This record gives sequence, C-alpha cells and structure tokens, in this order.
Amino acid sequence: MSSEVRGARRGVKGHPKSGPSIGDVARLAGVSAQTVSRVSTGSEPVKAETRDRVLDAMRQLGYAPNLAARALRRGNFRSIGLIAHQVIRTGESKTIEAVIEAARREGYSVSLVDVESPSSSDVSEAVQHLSHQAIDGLIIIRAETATPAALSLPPTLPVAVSDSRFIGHHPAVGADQVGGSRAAVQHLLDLGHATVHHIAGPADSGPADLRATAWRQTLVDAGREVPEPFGGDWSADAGYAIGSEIAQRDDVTAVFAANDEMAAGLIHALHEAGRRVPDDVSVVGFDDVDLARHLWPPLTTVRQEFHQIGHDLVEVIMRQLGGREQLTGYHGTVAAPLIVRQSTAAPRKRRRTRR
Amino acid sequence: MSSEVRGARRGVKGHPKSGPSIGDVARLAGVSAQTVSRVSTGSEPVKAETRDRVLDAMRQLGYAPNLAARALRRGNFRSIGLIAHQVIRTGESKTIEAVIEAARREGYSVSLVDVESPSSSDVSEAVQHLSHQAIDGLIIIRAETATPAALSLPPTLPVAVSDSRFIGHHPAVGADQVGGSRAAVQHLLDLGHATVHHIAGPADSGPADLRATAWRQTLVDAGREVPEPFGGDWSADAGYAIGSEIAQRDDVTAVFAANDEMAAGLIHALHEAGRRVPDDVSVVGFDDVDLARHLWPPLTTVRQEFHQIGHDLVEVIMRQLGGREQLTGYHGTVAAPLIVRQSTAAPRKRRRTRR
DNA sequence: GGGGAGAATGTTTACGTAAACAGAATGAGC
DNA sequence: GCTCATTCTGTTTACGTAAACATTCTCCCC
Repeated sequence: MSSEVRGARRGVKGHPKSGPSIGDVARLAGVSAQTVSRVSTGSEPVKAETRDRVLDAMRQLGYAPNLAARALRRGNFRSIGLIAHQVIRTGESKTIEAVIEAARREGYSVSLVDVESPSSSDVSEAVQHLSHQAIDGLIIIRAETATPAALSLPPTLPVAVSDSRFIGHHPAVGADQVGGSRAAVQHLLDLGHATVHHIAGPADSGPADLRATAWRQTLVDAGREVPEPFGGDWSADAGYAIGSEIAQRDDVTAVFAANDEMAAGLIHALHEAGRRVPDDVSVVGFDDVDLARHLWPPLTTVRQEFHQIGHDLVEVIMRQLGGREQLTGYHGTVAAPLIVRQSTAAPRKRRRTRR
Repeated sequence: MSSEVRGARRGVKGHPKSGPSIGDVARLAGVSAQTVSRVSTGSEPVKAETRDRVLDAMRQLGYAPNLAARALRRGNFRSIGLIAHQVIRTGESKTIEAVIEAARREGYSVSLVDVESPSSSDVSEAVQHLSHQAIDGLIIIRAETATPAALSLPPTLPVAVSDSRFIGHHPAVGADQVGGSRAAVQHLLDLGHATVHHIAGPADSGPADLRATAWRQTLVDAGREVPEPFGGDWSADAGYAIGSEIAQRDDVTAVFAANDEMAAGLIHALHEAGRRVPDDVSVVGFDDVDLARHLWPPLTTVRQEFHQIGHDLVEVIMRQLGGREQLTGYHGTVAAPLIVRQSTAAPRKRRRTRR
C-alpha cells in the first residue's frame, strides 16, 4: 500500500504536482530507475524484453521525462533564446521561422522574446530576462539601439547576431545591405534618372543607416546630386505620408525606399495623386516581402534571403556549442540580389522646370 | 584548498560546466545556502547587512540562479509552449507577438514550434515535442488537420487554442469568422451585385471552411445563386492564378477572398488583364493585414483582432494555471468587423451575356 | 535579569535524472 | 567445467535549488 499512498500524496505535501517519475515506471516494470533512464534516452543497450516491459510501464503511467531534472543533470536545455525587435515585420518573421526550423532539426527548441520599443534599456532587459532563462545559446535578430558593451552577456553563452553593429563583438550573419542598396540605386541611374531619392528607415537603426549610406555613396560615386533623404520609420503609413509629399513635386523621378512596406505606402500615395508608377516615378523597395510581386505595379526590390540568414544563425550557435570554436570575429554575408519587376522604368522626357 | 580545487574541477569530471552555484555564493558571503536562496527569491526577510553581503558575493562571482534546478524544485518553468502553423502569415505573427508580450508581462517566456506542413502527424509530433518540453501551458494557434483526439496531450497541461475545431475539447479564443464573412458577403450584395464568388482557403483548414460556409449560407439566405468556389491555398500566388482565370470571365463582378494575400494576388491579375477594381470587379479580403490599406485600390476587408486574440489566449492559460479553473468548454469570440475601403463598389450596368 | 515572542539564519531533505562504478548473467573458447 | 570477455542491470551519488523544520539571536516586557 505504501507505494500507492506515496503516489497519491504527490503534490499535496511540500512539493508541487508532477507526473509519474522514472522511479514509478521502474517500480511498475520491476527494474531499476537507471534501466528506465537507459530506455528513455536510448544511450545504452537494454535487452529487448526488458525494454518492452519498461515501454509498457511508461505508456501505462503516461510517463514523460521531467526536463527540468534532465536539464539539471545534463547541464543543458536544448533550447535557444531568440530576441527580435518586431516579430511582425515580414523579414524578421521569415528569419525566425528559419531559426525555429533549423533549431528543431538540431533537437533544440526556441524561446522567443520580443522587444517592444527598440530602446537600449528594453533590449538589455530582454537579454537579462532571456539569458537567465533556460537557454544554451542566444540569437539576436535585431538589437537596434543596444550596444554590444551595454549588453553584458554571460561570457560563456554562445551568441549569434544578425546586426552589423555587433560585428567584431559577436559572430554575425547578415544580408549584404551595401551591395543590395548600391545595385538598387545603380539600376535607377542606369535607367537614366538624374538622381535617386531615398526614404530612409529610423535614424537609430543599423540596417537603415547602412542602406542610406550606400545610397549616398553610390550617388556620389556617380557624380550625382545627393538630395535630402526622407525620414521614415519602416511603416507603410510613413511611406504613404512621404508619398503624398513627393506626389506634389515633379523633380522626383526615382525613389529608393529602405523597405517594401514604405515603398507600398509610397506607391499608394502616388496612385492616389494620379502620378503613375513607373511612368512618372520609379520605385525600388528592400526585402522582397511575399506581397511585393503582387503590388501594382509589381515592385522592383532587393531581396533579403531571410531564410538563409536564420539557418546560418543557428549553425553559428551550433558550432560554438559543439567544438567550442572561437567565432567572435566571424561575419557571414548573404547576398542581397536586386529583383527587377515593373515599378521601375526610364524617366519620361519632360520639361525641367521646378513647379 | 579543497574548495578551490572543487571549483576548478567543475566540468572536468562527470558533470557538465556550469556557473557558480548558490553554495559558492554562500561560502564567499559566509552564510548558508538557504540564506542565499532567500536573497535570490526575496521570499523571506533577510537582514539588510546580510543581504548586501550576499548580493556582493553574487556580483563578484557573476552568479545567476540555475533555472533547471529551480524548475525542478518548484515544479514549474514559467514558460509557455506555442504551436503555430506558419509564423510568417501576418495574422499569426501578430497573434504570436501579442502572446509573447502578454506572457512576458506575467513573467513567462514563450517556446515556439512551427509546424511546416499542417499534416496531422506533423502537428502531433510538434505537440509531443513541445508538451514534453519544459512548459507549464500550451497555446495552439493553428492546429489545422490535427484533431483533438489525435493530440493526446498530458491531461494536466493547461491548453488554449485558437481553432474552432477544438471548441468543446479545449478552451478556445477566436475571431468571429462567421459574422465577419457574412458581413463581407452582405456588403457586396447590398451594393447590388447579383451574387458573390469566393476564393477559399485550403480544404483542410478550419477557418477556411468556416468562411466558405458562411459565404454560402449568406447567399442562400438571400436567395442568390451559389457559384462554384475557387480553391486557393492562402498564398498570393494562388490568388493571382485564380485571378487570371476570373479576368477572362465577365460574369464575375464580386469576389470574397478568404484572406488578404489571395485578394492581393487576385487584384494583381485583374490589373494586369486590364480589368478595373472596383469598377469591373469588387474584391473583399479577410484579415486586414498592414498592407491591405496600401494596396491599390485600398482593400475592403474583414479585420481580425489578432492582438486581442493573442492576449486572450494567454489569459486563458493563466486562469487555468492560477485557480485550477475548469475551462474546457470556454469559447471566447472576438469581433471581426468589416472595414470598407475602395476595392468594392456597385456593379456597372452592362449586358448580361456570358462571354 | 528572566522569560518569551519574533526575527534571522542554519540544517536536513527531496525534487527527477543520469554518470560512474559495481555486480550479475550470458556465452565463447579451451 | 572453467576462465574471461561481453552484455546487461543495479547501486550510489551528485546536479542546484527551496520547503520544512530546527536553532540561534535579539529585543522587549514584567
């Protein structure tokens, strides 16, 4: 009877509820706990008959290994932390998807933290929160304003970052922002536009800065006038607002938007004002979100291989986890090709007067 | 010397590496481990001077509590599992974002599993994987083809589902698919369209089925002809392909697409074929993704309050976790209002001949 | 100053698992 | 049949933490 009492008392006295333990299974199967463990992990051979008996007992009791105990014993959690700024942004969610998939393939689960506002303290807090969580590695998709120094990660925690600012501090994987941006601007220049305007991302964003700088540099290199960039915040609404302004000007014939959403908002505003795309204004985006090809007109844009990036991030973590490789200086770059669709064309010939 | 040796030997013999433990802190601070625990959890009062000494020691050693041990001792993980079908679909990622945010507010982290293909075995596997993970509750955003019976969840695990098929089996929270769909179809009928065509989601999807059924029923109720629905798969590409077909027919004046992406593809195809929206064909979507208002023309659609849903899902979990409430039959419904924009209008008067 | 309440701290124990070691069973070779 | 290698199984122990109980200390009151 004593065993039943023990079982029944579970959760009543002192310790919280929990399912059947390895010991309960062992008792029912008439073997030692260690043998149950061997069956459960498959680490060492067990005689077929014994194994069956144990498996039977497991099924009968609805046994599932207690992962807290297992993690405590093994010293790892088979879990990766993931910090992202806005899950919603299509690019990021693709990367996240890839991270989750790749992690699962390695037998790891992913613990996700979203940073609402990309303020430095927010990110730091998220890191604190997560790095004290039960994780074996940490992937930071976008750290935005946080600096590597401010993060104060546990020194032994494997980290992989998809943020250019962390290069040199943590292993990084990222799209070739500069190459993609230059290709976009050059494409517009090659079509015959005198210069290219830019709708930038938020001032405190690393990628936004890279794209803006590459845009400016390409114009300078080509000896073109560098107009004042428009300041956006990644949102389609911002693109729409800026587009309403641009629609009033007839000196803007080509715009490179720092992402597809702002490009979509821009095009919307131009349509509404009766300006034609690409006849009156050519537009290039950045990201190649799924809807980009179904906008009207289908959007010329720079594709980011988010899936590849997510996959590579996990690989970087796994390499640190496995071989204790020192990867601090590692920086993987994924190509960002220009996808030419129908939102770009040669400028129409017209009078050069301003207003 | 023995303590140094012990410290140095960490990770060499038998047990994996791990940071300083509560005992190391205790030794350095000259107190018992229990007192360190008290400081660390703040559960019981500790004299200010002692606390400072302990905190100092913690800082000095870079101590962070071992969450596996803590979870083992406490019997919970402060972590929620989340199963979603495609993270990428905008609606879902908004819900996920809300879940993460709400969970964090409760001090919980979120462990995410994505189900690549929504086959039954895939979902079951994901559930197995996750429910054996270190989680205290499980949220299933989209279970697709999996049936409640096939899931075989641990009976004690709190669950919340955003999938109509699980109503009655698990507590559920979902948008009012039927109400939203009926409003969309009725809106088109009210504009004067003779009937409304439908681009459905995949046949094995619950929400797709609900929307299709509501569409059909609304037509029947109005005494209208029910045309054969088009079969889509949620993707914009499918919408585009179907749109190319629809563009050839002049008997289609109004289309209700089961989501915004397919609506976008449809509009793209119509544009390309020279059919005007809404003059020739009115289009309504479902979801109200961020880009819907910036499509051309801005899309009339049914809004899903994903954020609300995500928040409510967490609340349902918390209620089970807290009061041991029995919520099996619970079903929260979130309104899905029709947002009228410019992709719908009265049909133009024209000849009734077919082809 | 003795007694006692309450606060502060220490000691013991258990959570469920798996590594390390130890012992038993089996079978092969002579 | 006996030794030895091999395979299988059992026993002991430790992972780091926190609940329960035990003890010490402090301070107040009579």
